Amino acid sequence: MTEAKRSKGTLTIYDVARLAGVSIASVSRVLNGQGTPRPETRERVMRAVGELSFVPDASARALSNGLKEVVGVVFRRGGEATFEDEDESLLFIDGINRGVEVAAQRRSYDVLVSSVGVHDSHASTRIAGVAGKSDGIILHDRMLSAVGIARLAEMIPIVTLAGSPTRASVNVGCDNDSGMRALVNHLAGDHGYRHLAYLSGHADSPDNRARARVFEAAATAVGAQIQTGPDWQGNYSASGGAQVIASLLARGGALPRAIVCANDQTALGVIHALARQGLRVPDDVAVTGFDDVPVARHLHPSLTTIRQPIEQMGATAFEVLYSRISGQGGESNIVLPVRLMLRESCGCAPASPVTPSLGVGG
Amino acid sequence: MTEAKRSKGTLTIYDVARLAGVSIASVSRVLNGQGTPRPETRERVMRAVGELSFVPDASARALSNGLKEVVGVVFRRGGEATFEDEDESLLFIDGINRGVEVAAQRRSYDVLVSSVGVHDSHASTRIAGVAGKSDGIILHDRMLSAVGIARLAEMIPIVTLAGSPTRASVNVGCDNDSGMRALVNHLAGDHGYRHLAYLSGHADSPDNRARARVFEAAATAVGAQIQTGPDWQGNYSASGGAQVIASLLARGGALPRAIVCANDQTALGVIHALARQGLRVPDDVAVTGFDDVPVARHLHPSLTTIRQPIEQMGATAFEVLYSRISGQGGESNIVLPVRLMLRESCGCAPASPVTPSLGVGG
DNA sequence: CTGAAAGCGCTTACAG
DNA sequence: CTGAAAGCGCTTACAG
Repeated sequence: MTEAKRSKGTLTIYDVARLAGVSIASVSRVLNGQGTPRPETRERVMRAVGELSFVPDASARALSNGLKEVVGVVFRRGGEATFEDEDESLLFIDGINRGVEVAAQRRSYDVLVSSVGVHDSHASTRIAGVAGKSDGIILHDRMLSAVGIARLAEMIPIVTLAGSPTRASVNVGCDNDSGMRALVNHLAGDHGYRHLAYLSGHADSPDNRARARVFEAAATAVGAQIQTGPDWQGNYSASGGAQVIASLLARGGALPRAIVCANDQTALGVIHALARQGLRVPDDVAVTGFDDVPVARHLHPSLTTIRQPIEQMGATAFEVLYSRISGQGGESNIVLPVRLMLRESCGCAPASPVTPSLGVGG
Repeated sequence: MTEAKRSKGTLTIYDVARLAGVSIASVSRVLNGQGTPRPETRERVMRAVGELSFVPDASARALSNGLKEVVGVVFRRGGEATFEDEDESLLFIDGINRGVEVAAQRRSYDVLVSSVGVHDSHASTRIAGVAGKSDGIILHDRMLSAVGIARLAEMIPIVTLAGSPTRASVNVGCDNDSGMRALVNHLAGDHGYRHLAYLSGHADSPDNRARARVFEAAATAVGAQIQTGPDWQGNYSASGGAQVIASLLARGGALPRAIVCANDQTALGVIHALARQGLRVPDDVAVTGFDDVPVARHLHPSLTTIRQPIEQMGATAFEVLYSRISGQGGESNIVLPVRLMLRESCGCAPASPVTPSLGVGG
């Protein structure tokens, strides 16, 4: 802190070099652990860096060596209103993003997050903005069309989450097929439910399409009756799920014995809508989710659902992106395993109040 | 996509200029809306940009104009294990970060997030890394000592959250005093509880200190008996809260009539620990939280707590930082208002099942 | 309105 | 081991 050159302007490597009595090349080398600087040189540089509290400018580094050590993550926010009551709707996304971030740290990368409003038409503008600041980007579901992705992928490595791989981009998803099949078999086989409905998510979501397809196939295979189609079209949100139920009940439609929801959020809305009409879950209708977000176990009844390895998906997305950035190849479609979590909402017995496996927060 | 120069190397502004038949200065101007380019010039540039899918490099821009349009956010992760079952413990932080991000978007800034493991000794190294990539940084609670902050603040604008302002940094917090006072008055006054305990958070957290201080003062003022001290020392986590209760019960200590927890997480742990011993909340013991994280209303009993304007705190932190980055001054300690949320865990009557204000997710 | 040129703060061959 | 110098891809006075 002695004779710091900390005038108006920024402190640069020149200031450090001057204070240490060496060249900027030497400062750069000791800071980056390149070469084998003489102990005394290293010592003097480090002292100067300490005295000045010098922090090298990452933009200059990036420009010089072509690596920003930043990955961007872009996703959609629930609503257009800025601070509306979104509650848990972003739990899934937050979980993924945390996985990305933790994995990024290990490679000393940082994560630039950017959300886009659900009806924001400037999505591609924002994505481009993030792309300019990153070495590669991770796109959550429904951010860009396939051709949009293909175009962007020519400029920068891209990994999509719960999407579809393209020639140029990699996708990381979960095993929707096995999960849905296990769920339907449990509902129809173990509980003997003969009448099932699938309350869908966004029609254009690859995850939703896969779940819907397997639901139909598996239910049909075991001879269960199914309800699907426009009347059962939700949008991954709690209110979307609630609305489907409200409309159904309003027009006197018959409820199935079990409602398989496209995700946990939807199931949450369904349970509330049913409760409002005095219907009991699972006694009158069984309800299941998909994702296993943290609140799922706290609901009453606790939610039977398919657990996706949420943080691991984020971590995997980063690792795959990292290897693309590093010029390595690799798989173009990665499918992570899921697990059926049996709780109360499907009709299984409630867990005992002391459930060691859930730990204190459970 | 005609004669793109997209060889190995990066596509640069030179490629665009060549394709458009203008100088790089012109390209830069139309891209940034500077000056008044001739319509034809603008047109040709835009066409070239489109054909090439050109995305300008943000590092080069930043180096040139001294602005990265990035703010960093640094916080602590719950545990040292990478993917342990952290559940809702990060809800509060995620909420803040979302507020930061949404506010940043309005100024076309992006947010670089970086978490530090709870026992990670390299916190300052990570912070420095983020600092080099940002125009300013937002530090969550307990990231750096006061002197550490003061030092770093000489290099880069800093805003702390739930901390204390320093000469060089700004702090954004909530009105702990009013919130805690209202809570204690409700417990002692409205419910008539004469025996209260404060289960504290991290001893070195400014928020915790303020809450503890006001708890004592307010409870004493209304003539209630209080329990505090080492036996009631938690750490903001559910397991910390559960442990305090378990120890107390194990050594046969007497429970107070109401337990005021330092935050919602702690309350969650307390409620579980009590349930494990067959004690009922609020009949045997009332329990309250602080924060009002989204799950608070889903607990059974639903949690009486103090609502902090979580996203707004994040948004405010960004705005304050932004004005510092822009060279403007401003307050150095900003205190946001809180609100007492009366639910079941304090002994208030359960809300009717249909609660319009909570909406579908509620 | 437009172009040539300098400069932003680093890294990294290239000599010595 | 160390230093002088070029170069990374932009932006922005400065002339014209």
